[in-house]
Amino acid sequence: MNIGQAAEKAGISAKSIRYYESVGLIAQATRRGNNYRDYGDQEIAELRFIHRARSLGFSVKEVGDLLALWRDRKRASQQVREVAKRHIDDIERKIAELQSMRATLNTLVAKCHGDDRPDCPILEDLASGKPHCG
Amino acid sequence: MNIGQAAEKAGISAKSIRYYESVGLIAQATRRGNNYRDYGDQEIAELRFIHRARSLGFSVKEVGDLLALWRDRKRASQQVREVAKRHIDDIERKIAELQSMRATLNTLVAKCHGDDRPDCPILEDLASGKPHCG
DNA sequence: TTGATCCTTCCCGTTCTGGGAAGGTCAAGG
DNA sequence: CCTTGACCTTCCCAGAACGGGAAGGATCAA
Repeated sequence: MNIGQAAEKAGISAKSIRYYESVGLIAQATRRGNNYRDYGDQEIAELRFIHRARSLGFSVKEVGDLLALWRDRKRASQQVREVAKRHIDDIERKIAELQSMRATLNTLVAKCHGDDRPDCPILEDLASGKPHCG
Repeated sequence: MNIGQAAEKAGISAKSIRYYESVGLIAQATRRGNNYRDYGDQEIAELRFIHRARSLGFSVKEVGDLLALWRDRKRASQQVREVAKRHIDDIERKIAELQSMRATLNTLVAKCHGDDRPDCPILEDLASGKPHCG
């Protein structure tokens, strides 16, 4: 199967597949006589795995770890769980940061009358140079 | 005032100040005889503004827009408010996406017993190739 | 044959810095 | 006066994860 078909089946772009190959996330694809990459069911399954893991926010590096665990029939599920839990922690930190920004911004937007006059509490706040989080 | 002092006062690195200058976010700093950049109160105020805006998640481009409005004594506060509201929308989209990821991951982690046995619902889910959001 | 649609490699651009090299400056101390 | 250390300058590389697009080869349908 050509890379284009594989990409469509896996839900990622051909560019990304080549990228994943180049950084060693997946093995070098076998080539056919015309030098085209060739993908079979196993490769498609890996690409789908990657697609799903990426869509859950795992970095390419983390996906590599998960793939290694997936390939290892003797892994301990604890290891997988740890990777996932660390990722959840990352996500929660990001959420908290974004929520904090949102709260501040909502407050500022609420204070700004938003008409054609120039005075603006939002700009005043920014100009005050308050540190946001430290 | 040297760039190092300015950086400390504004809460950003000297590297970043040079970068902001290079991309036109701030004007080229005046130079002293030794070719060192020189910063005064006005420049410090701008740098602080930038620091604060960046810490609220505005992109460098958006900070440029906000700086332009700040410098324009005849701006309409409505414009500032629009920039801020668009940014809040961005943030909310990101929060929603992260929350969705977190929910899925929490479900999976809860299903995984996390011991030394190899069977793992997390890997099974990833391998199933479910699309996450479309 | 021709055109359209694949595929290949290659390099550049994105965003926002951080790291570090090579070299100029300056202030203090021996 | 000389050295040492802490500044400053420019410049280039790195990262994360691709997308765009060029130049050229392969395949396929009419």
